[in-house]
Amino acid sequence: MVNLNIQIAIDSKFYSKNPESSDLGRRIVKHGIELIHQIGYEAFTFKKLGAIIQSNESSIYRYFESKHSFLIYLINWYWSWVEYKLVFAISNISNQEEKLEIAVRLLTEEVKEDTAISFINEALLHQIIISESSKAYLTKEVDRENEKGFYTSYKRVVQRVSDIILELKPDYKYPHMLVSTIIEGAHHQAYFSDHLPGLTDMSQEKNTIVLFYKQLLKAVLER
Amino acid sequence: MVNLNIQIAIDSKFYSKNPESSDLGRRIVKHGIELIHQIGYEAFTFKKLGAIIQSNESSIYRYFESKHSFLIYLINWYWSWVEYKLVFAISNISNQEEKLEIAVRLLTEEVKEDTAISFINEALLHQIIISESSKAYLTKEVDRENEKGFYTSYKRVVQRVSDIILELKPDYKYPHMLVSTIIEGAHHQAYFSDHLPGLTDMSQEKNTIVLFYKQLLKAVLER
DNA sequence: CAAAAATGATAGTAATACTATTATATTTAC
DNA sequence: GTAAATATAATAGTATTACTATCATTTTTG
Repeated sequence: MVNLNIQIAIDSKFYSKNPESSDLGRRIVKHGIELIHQIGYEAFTFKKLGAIIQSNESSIYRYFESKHSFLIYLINWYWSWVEYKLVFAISNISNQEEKLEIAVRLLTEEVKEDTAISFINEALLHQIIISESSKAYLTKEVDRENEKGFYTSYKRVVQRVSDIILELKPDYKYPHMLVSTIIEGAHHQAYFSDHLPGLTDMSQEKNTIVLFYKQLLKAVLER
Repeated sequence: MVNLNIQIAIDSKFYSKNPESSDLGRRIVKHGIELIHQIGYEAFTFKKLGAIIQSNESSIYRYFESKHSFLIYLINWYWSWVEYKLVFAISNISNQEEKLEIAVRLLTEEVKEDTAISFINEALLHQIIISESSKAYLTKEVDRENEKGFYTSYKRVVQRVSDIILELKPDYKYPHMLVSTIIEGAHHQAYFSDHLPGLTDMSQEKNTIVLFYKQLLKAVLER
């Protein structure tokens, strides 16, 4: 993908002060991603991040009100970015089946490298989504946060792919279940293949996960 | 299911002192499950649990070395129990397809009530597995803990169902992926339907999740 | 160049996830 | 029945976390 000088627009409810508006803000996000990736969400603190970027804990709190909201910000950035990639990838394609295949590939494949859209390393962020994002919503605050729209960007992606499914099979009853099963499944399988290989099927071939879910989708929709 | 006076045997690596060996131990597990279910894993502490069971934090630490290992204990209890149910449910059934269907139902259906196997409320425990269990393995310690066998009971269930699949379709390449996709998927869908309905497909009919994954399995294996 | 805004430094807080030590019950062994 | 062993309870203490509050300093900008 080419550098289009595009910015992923993040709603102001996801930060106290827009991190894209200053050098410090961008460093917080950039190095925050690296640090979470490195030591994991539990061990991650604003104090440690402050030390790395040679800034102060208190300054970081001016951008994000908690480490939880920082995670939420990253998750929203990620899904907005995926949505952008998705819309871009299927525009001008008229065949619905082809659209679907592209969508599934996009949602299940590994993110190899930085696409240079911004100061964010998308490959690392993708890893964070896989191993940390469920910690954002598996809390007792889900309902309240869901009401505030904390998960809309994820839901929007699921909705878009569901819509393609419904164009192909207007009477299919479980498009959202199918799509979220594929997305969450692909993330799990990637994690399992790295850490709990007994729960997956390793193989020589590349892209096993993409192949598996493409096949699964086809099978389910063909009957 | 009848009360068979059966005990789920839990390996001693999952506790410092066997909670099944004393009244205090059983109260820790019983009320620990209730408390985690009520306030969530993050807010759960041994101190709070101690207050509820009118015991002391320090006493609880003699049974479990940390709140993380308590979770691991519960997860292992759960999967050992599921394995028991699974083996029981498919014994004496010769038809492999029927076996599979029973297995999928068992893995995807809601656990409605206490089956009275022991002092553990399985319905609550099932809810905990859905909303908290991934927090046990989504940590930087997975690899070390996996080596110690912390996740074998889960893997054993996946293996058993994979084996049934392979008897039906000996050349099928992704039995473990398929099974873990179904298990994790069913848990996610249950959680989504309670908290993030936009990611699933609500419906009037009962057992949507069971139906969906039965259908999915059939579709995938039939091609 | 003064005012405003952003950042940094420091201190403080309640809670967490423990560990360590000592005291008190309870069980068991003879 | 009592002493020894074991289990449990009580208390205190620790480093860290996830913040909040205040004030000082630097940077920006009008």
